[in-house]
Amino acid sequence: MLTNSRLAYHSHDHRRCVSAALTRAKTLCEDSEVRLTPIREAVLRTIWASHRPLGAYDIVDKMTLETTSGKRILAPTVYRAIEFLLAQGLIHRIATLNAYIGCPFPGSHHSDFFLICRECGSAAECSADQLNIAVEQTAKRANFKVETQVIEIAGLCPECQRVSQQGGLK
Amino acid sequence: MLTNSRLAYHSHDHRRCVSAALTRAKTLCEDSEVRLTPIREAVLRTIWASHRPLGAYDIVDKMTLETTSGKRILAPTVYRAIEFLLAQGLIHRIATLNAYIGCPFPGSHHSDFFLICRECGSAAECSADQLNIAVEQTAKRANFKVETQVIEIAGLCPECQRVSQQGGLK
DNA sequence: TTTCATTATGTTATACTGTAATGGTTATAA
DNA sequence: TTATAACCATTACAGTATAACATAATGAAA
Repeated sequence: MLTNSRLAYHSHDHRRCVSAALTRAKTLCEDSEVRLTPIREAVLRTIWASHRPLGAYDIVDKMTLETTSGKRILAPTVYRAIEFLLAQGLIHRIATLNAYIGCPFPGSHHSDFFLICRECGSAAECSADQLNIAVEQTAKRANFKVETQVIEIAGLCPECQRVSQQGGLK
Repeated sequence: MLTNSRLAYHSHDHRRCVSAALTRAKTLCEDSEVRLTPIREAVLRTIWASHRPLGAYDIVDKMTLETTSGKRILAPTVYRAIEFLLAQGLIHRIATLNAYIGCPFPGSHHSDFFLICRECGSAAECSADQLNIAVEQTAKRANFKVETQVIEIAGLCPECQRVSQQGGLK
C-alpha cells in the first residue's frame, strides 16, 4: 500500500515535504511542457503549508496576508491555479470538505483514497490495490463502468486516538 | 451484495418505489418516536421523484411549483427537512454532487457506496462486504480508526453503456 | 382545559463556494 | 517587433448552506 500516513499524522520536518513537492512539481511541469507560473507555485506552496486540506478562500486569505505588495489575491485567480494544479495531478480535491490538498506522489497514476482525521484535520493519501479491486468487482456486478472514484474516509488518526485515550483515562 | 441497481437504471413502475419508501419512512419514524411532518414527508417524496440525486434548491423549486397554496417554500425549511431525513437515515447526501437521494433500504445499518451515472444522472446504492472489508483493512494498516466513509463512483450505467455503443456503431 | 415546554416552521439576512464574462498583460515564437 | 496564445485582474453573479430570531403547532402536566 502506497501512503504518506506517517508524515501526515506525525510531527516531522515539514519543510522537506514542501521543497520535495515543489521540486517534483517543477519537474513534472517541465516534462509536460506546461507552465508553473509564480502564482500557481504560490498556490501550491500555500496548499502544502500543512497536511490539512485547505479551502479555496483560506488560500485567498493566506496569500493575501503573505503577499508583500499588499495587493489582494482574488478568488478567480486562486480557482484558476487550483484548476491547473488539479489537471496536472499536483493536488486533489476533497469533496466532503470542499478543500484541496497536495498530492504526495504525483505522476504515478493511481486511484487513491483519503484518510481524514476529524480531530486534527490532517489527511493522508493512500493507494491500495485491494480497495481498487473491490471497487471494480462490485461495480462489475452491477454492470457499471467505472470512470472516476471518490473515496474519503473520516475518523481518527493514530495520534488523535492516543490523545483521546489519554484524555479518557485521567 | 445489497443494491437497488436494477431499479435505479432500468425503467420500472416507479410509483411503487415511492410508496414503498414512504411506508418504510412512516414505520421507521413511528418506531423511533420522531415526527414525519407533512413538510418532511413532502421533501422525502420530492427526493424520491426519481433515482437521480436532487439538489436542495431543485427541491425548493419543485415543491414551490407543486404547492397548491402558491406559497413559496424557502431554503431553510428544505434544509431542515433534509437534516431530519439524513439523521433518520432516510436519505443520503452525495458529496460530489451536493445533492440528495432516497435510501432504498433504510433501517439496516450498512456502510454503502454509490454508483452514479454521468450520462443519465441515476445513482444506485450498494453495500458490499468485500468493499467494507477492504476499507477497514487498508485503514488499519495506517492505524486509522474509521468512523464514516464516503464512496462515490462515477461512470456509465448499463443502459447508458448500451446507448453509447449503439451510437458509436451507426 | 389551561398552561407550559418542546419541537417545528416562517422569515430575513448573510456566509461560503464556485464560475461567467470581459478585457488587459505577459511570455513565446515567428 | 509583432502576432499569438497563455495567463491574470476585475466585476458580477450563480449555487449551496446556515445564523438568528419570530411565530406556530404539538404534546404532556397541572
